[in-house]
Amino acid sequence: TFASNLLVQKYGEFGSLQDARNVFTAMPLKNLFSFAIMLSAFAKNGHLEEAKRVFDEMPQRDLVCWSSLIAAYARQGRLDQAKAILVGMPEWDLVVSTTMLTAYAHGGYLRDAKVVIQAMQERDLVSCTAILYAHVRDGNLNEAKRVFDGMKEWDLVSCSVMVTGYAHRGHLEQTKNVFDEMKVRNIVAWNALLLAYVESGQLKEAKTVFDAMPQHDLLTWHTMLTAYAQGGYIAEAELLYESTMQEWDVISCTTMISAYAQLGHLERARAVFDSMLEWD
RNA sequence: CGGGGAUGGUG
Repeated sequence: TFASNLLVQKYGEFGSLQDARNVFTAMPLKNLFSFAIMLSAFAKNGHLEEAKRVFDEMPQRDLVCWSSLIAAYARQGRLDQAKAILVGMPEWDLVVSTTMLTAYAHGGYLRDAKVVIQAMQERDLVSCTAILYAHVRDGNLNEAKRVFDGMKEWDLVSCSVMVTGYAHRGHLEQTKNVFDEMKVRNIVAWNALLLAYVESGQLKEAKTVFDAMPQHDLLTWHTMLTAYAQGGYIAEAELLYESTMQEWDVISCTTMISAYAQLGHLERARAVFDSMLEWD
């Protein structure tokens, strides 16, 4: 049972749900974990009906199973259904609250988010980060910073939430302050710093950050591209496109197309579009 | 051995 559970989990992580299900149904003895892992596999891959069916078939359910199901609905923005499940639960814990909080904050239901925050008894790093995130979504950076400063510990995710919150609003000084205080920095933090410069119109400084970054990803290019397009720097945009286009996705190409279109280069916009048709 | 937190275009 132990080994089969692991196998189901691995298939689930890989997205091979059919294989996961086959192993699961063939298991002669299933324990709580077996059901929970199968449930989680469907839930994480967005198969809500299947997840619900496993849930309904379970002989016993603990908090983790309820939470897993709620997270599945919440992630897809099915907040009503997530909430319906929530109120049917025998008891709540910090993880369920955090799941709902994030879902509300992400969907812009800030009033509901605040109700959850006030109902939370205990807090840990993850739930504090979710609270922080809720304030950022609310556009209330002062409150976000208050929460951030009041935290007992910080990690990459909490710092990233704070730094991207500032960057999105073009608060360059605050972005730099948080960024500078980070002990380790990942691509999310670097992208935020880059964005802050772009948002405050400092293209030259932005390029310096771009060159100083340890890595670039789709978002990095997207941010630079947007900056170039806004400033009318078509040659620079084109250079960026040509050097990195092999790794671009639909969003980057769409941005490139509208950049060309905006600046009146319709044939080149068309060329980018045509290159996309050869993808599959 | 299972559940919760972060960055881009259009909608």
